[in-house]
Amino acid sequence: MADFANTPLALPAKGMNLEQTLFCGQSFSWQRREDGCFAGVAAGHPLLLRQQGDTLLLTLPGGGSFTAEELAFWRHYFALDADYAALQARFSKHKKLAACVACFPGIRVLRQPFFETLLAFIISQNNHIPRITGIVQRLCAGFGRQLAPGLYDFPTPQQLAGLTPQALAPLRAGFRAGYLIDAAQKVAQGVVREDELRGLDNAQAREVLMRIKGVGPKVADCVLLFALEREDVAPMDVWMKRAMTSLFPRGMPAACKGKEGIAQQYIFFWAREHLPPSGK
DNA sequence: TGCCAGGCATCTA
DNA sequence: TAGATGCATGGC
Repeated sequence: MADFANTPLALPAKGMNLEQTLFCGQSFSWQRREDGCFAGVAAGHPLLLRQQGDTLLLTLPGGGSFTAEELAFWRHYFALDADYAALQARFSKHKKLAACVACFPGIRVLRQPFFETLLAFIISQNNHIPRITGIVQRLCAGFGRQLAPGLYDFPTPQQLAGLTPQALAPLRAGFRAGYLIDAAQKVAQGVVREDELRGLDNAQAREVLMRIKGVGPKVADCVLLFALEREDVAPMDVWMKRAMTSLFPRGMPAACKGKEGIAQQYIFFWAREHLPPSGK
């Protein structure tokens, strides 16, 4: 609360629901604090965040003013430039997508840093959100720089590349520890490069990502979607099958309760790429 | 106490 | 090449 003694920077939320967006399972870097604010770090930028109606209140831990670069970073991270009203209007013309919008109208797809997203989704396999979050938080606290009290940067590929699975034992990531190290090594060595991935088509980028142990089609697609903002990541039927399996296990919109995360994200991306733009 | 989880690697037929 | 199985851990 003391941090909010500084005058926060107010940004229009444009319909975003922070609670839904930060904890739906697309990011594992945010904490809910007792005073009602959210604290997190992305790409080395620590932030305290609060929602008041349709306004986001941003504060730097420890005070100070946002630089233009930081402000641009967070606008991009929260996709505040995206026209979700138009997107949702398009979704609402599709029966099942309309149900998704009705269930979770405030979820936005964050644009997250590449390495953080890669490791988070490696951790996510055969796992669930509370535990994924715990592993990510322990990874940052154990191997990342402290940026503010209780807030740690995500460790760099170089920091993790030289470690052993035994060194990662405190994370309690299980069999995924070796996958994390392999990913860190391949990124640190340039076997997998973000700038190269951005220049490849989806099939090629997926193939490069799947050179990493523990990265299969699902994890690769998630990295392409959430970190690289790629279009048309997977065939329509694949995404819809994944989404519907998660969101509509019995074919009923009511079943979406508690399944906000991945299903909503899949559907948003599927719809964005496969529904015709409004007016067409 | 046992099942299951937002997959993937490995083994086997 | 497809299907079956094991994997670590913690929530429910």
